[in-house]
Amino acid sequence: MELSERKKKILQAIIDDYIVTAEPVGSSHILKSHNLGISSATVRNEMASLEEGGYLEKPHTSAGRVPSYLGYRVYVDELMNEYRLSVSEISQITNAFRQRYAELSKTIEGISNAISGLTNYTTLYTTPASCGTIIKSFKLIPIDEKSFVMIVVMDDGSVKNRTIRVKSEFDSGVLEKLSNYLNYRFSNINSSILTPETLEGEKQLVPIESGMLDSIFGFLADIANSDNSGDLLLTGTTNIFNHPEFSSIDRTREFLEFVKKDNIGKLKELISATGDSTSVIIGNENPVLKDKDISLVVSNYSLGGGVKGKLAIIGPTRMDYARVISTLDYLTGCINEAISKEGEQID
Amino acid sequence: MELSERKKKILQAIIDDYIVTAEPVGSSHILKSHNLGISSATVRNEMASLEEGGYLEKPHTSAGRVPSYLGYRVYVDELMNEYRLSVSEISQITNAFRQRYAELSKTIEGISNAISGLTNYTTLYTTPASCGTIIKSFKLIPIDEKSFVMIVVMDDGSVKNRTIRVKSEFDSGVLEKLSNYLNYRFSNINSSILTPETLEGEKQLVPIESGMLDSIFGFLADIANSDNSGDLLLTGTTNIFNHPEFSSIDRTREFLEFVKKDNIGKLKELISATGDSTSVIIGNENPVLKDKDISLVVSNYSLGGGVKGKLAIIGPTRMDYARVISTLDYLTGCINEAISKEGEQID
DNA sequence: TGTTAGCACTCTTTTGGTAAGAGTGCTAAC
DNA sequence: GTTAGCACTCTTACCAAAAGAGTGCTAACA
Repeated sequence: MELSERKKKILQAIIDDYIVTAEPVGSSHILKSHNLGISSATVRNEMASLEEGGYLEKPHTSAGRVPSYLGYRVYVDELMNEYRLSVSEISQITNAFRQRYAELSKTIEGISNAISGLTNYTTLYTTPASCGTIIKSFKLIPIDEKSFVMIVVMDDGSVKNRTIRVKSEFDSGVLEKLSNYLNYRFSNINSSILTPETLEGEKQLVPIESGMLDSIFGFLADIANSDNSGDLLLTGTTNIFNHPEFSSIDRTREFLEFVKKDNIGKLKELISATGDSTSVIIGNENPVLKDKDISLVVSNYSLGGGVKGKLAIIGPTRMDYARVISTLDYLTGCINEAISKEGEQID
Repeated sequence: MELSERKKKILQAIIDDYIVTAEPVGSSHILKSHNLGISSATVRNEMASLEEGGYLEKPHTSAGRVPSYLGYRVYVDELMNEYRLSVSEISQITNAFRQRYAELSKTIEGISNAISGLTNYTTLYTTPASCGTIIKSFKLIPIDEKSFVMIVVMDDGSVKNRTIRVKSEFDSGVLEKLSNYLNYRFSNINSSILTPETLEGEKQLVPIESGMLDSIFGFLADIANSDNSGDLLLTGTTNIFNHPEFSSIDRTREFLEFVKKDNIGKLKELISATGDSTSVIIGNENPVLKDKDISLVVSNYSLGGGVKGKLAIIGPTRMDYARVISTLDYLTGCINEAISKEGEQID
């Protein structure tokens, strides 16, 4: 069904209103807020037609219309007006970005937090995943007679460490030997090739007698394993209380439980699978969100030095898409601009 | 007001019932569930007296009685029966504890998670705070021409690191010199003495010319600063949906917002201030919880090697104190026992 | 032929009023 | 001191009526 210009205008008007009021929109209501130059009867006819086309829905006979998922899709793809960020919004984004913390993860959390506050929705972000990075070097540092710290520095500057405690005392000479061996054997290789099989075979060949080998190789295996699995974290979960669709305790519970534990894996997959440009997933469009009345807007962030991740907004399908998209895009722009300034210290 | 034995029995019966049903308890109701050998009229008289003494409250004239904070206090201190954990509960605790993860923080999170599941309340835990630990050694490892990783190993085996990027290229000789200098000057000292003043003075005296000094000393300052401030983390927040006092969206919102961000600092203080034995904070007893109808049960955990922290349950004042306390105490016992087994590998 | 005024009809929400239920507190008797 | 009995209070559940919002259809109109 090809939509006439008038139908598009009406659809847009309905969704614009619905996003603000969260109430089904009636024919006469539209005329008050939009100057369409037609009567309510005409609007009613068009609405009936739009409903037939699957763009609108009726909660019940005597209620106004509500957008369907298809309606939102058309709205997002071609109807909505671009949202222009206010000066205050722009300055908040800029501030969030300027305020770099000592730890990378804190920086991203800070940005995510700002986005939550700004949009009034919940923000999801992946921590930077070091998918198959290269091991740079090893250090084994004694703590006391029976324990030491094993430190692995990756090519991208990330550091992994574990305290290893063993049953009997060791002397530091062994640590030195082991350290040298690890550096000789495993440095400058991609961690992803450290499969359990490779490691098992390698362990047999170590020319150093020691009870620590199991722990050391266990850690190596974990590194290979944990790689490419950045976490998916949340900020602003309590923002959902601000939206009328979550005024029922059951809906809220469903949302909060959805966004925790069990489904976080599915959500992460969904978010990771999106492309390089900002993308919008509306309600039932994806089985993961089926019947949840939830939409996602996913964008990409990059903090330079190969640090990349996803930043997503999750909220009711009745989301202020224009504003959310503008906010995310502005943020992305900000970051890229800052990074391209060669020489700026990023950390 | 000194409570007679009969009053104590009645108070206990009321609270026992109320903890299960969450409904105001009436005089005849008590007689059904507890064999007190007196009539409902007598119970009513005693209840009126208990109310006068401040142990009970009435939601309205024709409702049953509900415990006051004072009532709960007496209940927790002298009335409640000890809860005996079921075999299934014991095995769940044991399992949670056995399943050690690679990272310390994951282990604690796992235990906290198990406790949330077991008790059906929200669990708070502090990550181990390394209050004024001693610096063991430094490593500076180059990443590329313009960046390196600075690693600081602490006496207790914890590792802190930061990637430092500088404006102009450096050669690895400088790093080596700096590394030696740091080890010579700062190893085996308590990080808490690294005040901004000390560091500023020290920076002037470094015999090595380098643009990296600011970043390096900045990191040192952060280490001294960030010390003794373990985070306060949560598991099982959505458990509150299982309790009838949170069936209203407003109460739930209040709880979830309380337990997030703004108040987390206050909560941390409150929890940290408790003593070495398991302690119970009931409703208004503490200004932080004022009018929130929330109670806390706080216990201490220790994972050996100086790793200590708090593990707390937060929930409605109508909490199953006996069960919560037993669960936490059993867990603590478990841990201590495991640790005292010399030679067991803990990590 | 597309547009519009008018109106009957439907469905939800609000309101108010009554009945049922639970529990107290008092009184008088034991 | 304890208890049976009963009047009284307050909440909750239920139902019916009224109000309100919006549609869909019909007939008239440009």
